[in-house]
Amino acid sequence: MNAGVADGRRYGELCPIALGLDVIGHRWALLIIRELFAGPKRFTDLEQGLPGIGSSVLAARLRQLEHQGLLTRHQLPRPAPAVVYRLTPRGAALEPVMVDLAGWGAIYLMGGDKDLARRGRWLLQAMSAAAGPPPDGIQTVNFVLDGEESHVRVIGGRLAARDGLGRDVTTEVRGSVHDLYQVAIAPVRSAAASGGFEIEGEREAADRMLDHLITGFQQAAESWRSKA
Amino acid sequence: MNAGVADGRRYGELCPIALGLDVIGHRWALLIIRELFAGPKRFTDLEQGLPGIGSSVLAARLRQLEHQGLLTRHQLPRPAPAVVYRLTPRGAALEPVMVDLAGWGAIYLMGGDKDLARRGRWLLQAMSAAAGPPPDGIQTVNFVLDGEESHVRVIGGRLAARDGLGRDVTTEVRGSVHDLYQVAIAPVRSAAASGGFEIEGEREAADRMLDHLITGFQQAAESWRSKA
DNA sequence: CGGAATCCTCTTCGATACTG
DNA sequence: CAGTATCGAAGAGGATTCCG
Repeated sequence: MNAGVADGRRYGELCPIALGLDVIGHRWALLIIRELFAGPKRFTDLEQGLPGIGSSVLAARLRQLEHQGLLTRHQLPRPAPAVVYRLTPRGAALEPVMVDLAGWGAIYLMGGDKDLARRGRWLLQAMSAAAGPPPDGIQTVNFVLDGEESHVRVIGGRLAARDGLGRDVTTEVRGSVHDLYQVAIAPVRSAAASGGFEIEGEREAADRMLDHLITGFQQAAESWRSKA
Repeated sequence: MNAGVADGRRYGELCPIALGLDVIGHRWALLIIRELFAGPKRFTDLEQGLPGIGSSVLAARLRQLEHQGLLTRHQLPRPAPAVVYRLTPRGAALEPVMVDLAGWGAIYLMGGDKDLARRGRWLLQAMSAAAGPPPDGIQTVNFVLDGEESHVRVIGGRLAARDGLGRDVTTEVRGSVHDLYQVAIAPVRSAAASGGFEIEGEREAADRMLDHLITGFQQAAESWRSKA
């Protein structure tokens, strides 16, 4: 919280980049933030979304990030004896950094090894970040990918992917994580409806959403290819 | 260079943020990039600009970043038996990430401990990043801060700070690093000419540049304060 | 002198086991 | 469920040495 106070190793430079990295430059820190961008989470949810993290490292990072004011611990009130972690505005202010980093790192999605962990929501986050402002009237769509639930909605004029199903959402896309990666990464633009996606509810709303996500991602990919 | 191939520890996730961090998430990596944004540098220049880095870590990072296509080694041709490191387009494509991170981390400049290392160019980079597009007709200005030479010029419609004096630049600002930090960080907007800066050449050009840098930085600081 | 490799110590990480 | 305890392995910091 206090300026310049960071746990762990610091760079010791009066430079905004170095000072920022003192806070979010430690291993796993930014990925914890990524998880919390999808909504508040419990300790075990985070472990689940960060394959390979050790519980002690996760606990240490959460303590540190809380201490620095990027997230808060909430004791859930009644029936559930649970603690949830939630981003503060200061943590949420990392959004542009995350979006740019996702854009920069997206070219590594192509050719990614076969044995990398995959989550549907990671890809939905990436596609939402890559896609520009959505057309007016686009509606929230639920996704169930390999049984994992998420939804994509408009927040602040841009698309954002969140965990869990949105309430009062009447459109749902079901399919496999693998297929979504295929559709997104494939150099050839596949028709939105082409994949093995099963759509429930308003097919037109689902198509609009899928089309915007895929088109935006593909166009971004195109521009990376030409620049790199 | 190849997708997903990173030296050292990897996250093993098919997510653009995790894959990006596999490349630039290691300690010192982003600060090496920051140094190279100011122009090509030799090994010892980098050591000088990264106080506390070990020579073996620096050598390892340079090897890794070269291998991944973010920078290149150049054998300088004739008289100097020197090697310079230079960003590739892929490395330079990190600019938006750096700018956003500098913006996010800038609030930690206020209240920074007294014993942090300071460099005039770090602050000039930060101010250039914070300041919006400069007015038409702004001219490149040289800075000599505590004997350290840099210059600020327009690149791609925005200000950018580089190491060394610009050639054919007729305006020079001289002063101390400490004073520039004071002027930038002070909550009260000090008049550009107020500090102990000595201006040589076209005073008006220097004032325009200082005014734009300081005003831009202060306005950015204001918006951080209100948001956080 | 620039550009490292080597050696040593210390910290951090990853994995597993354990506990309120 | 939400962490803490522990321990071997990997990475980082610092100094010294080496080589062209």
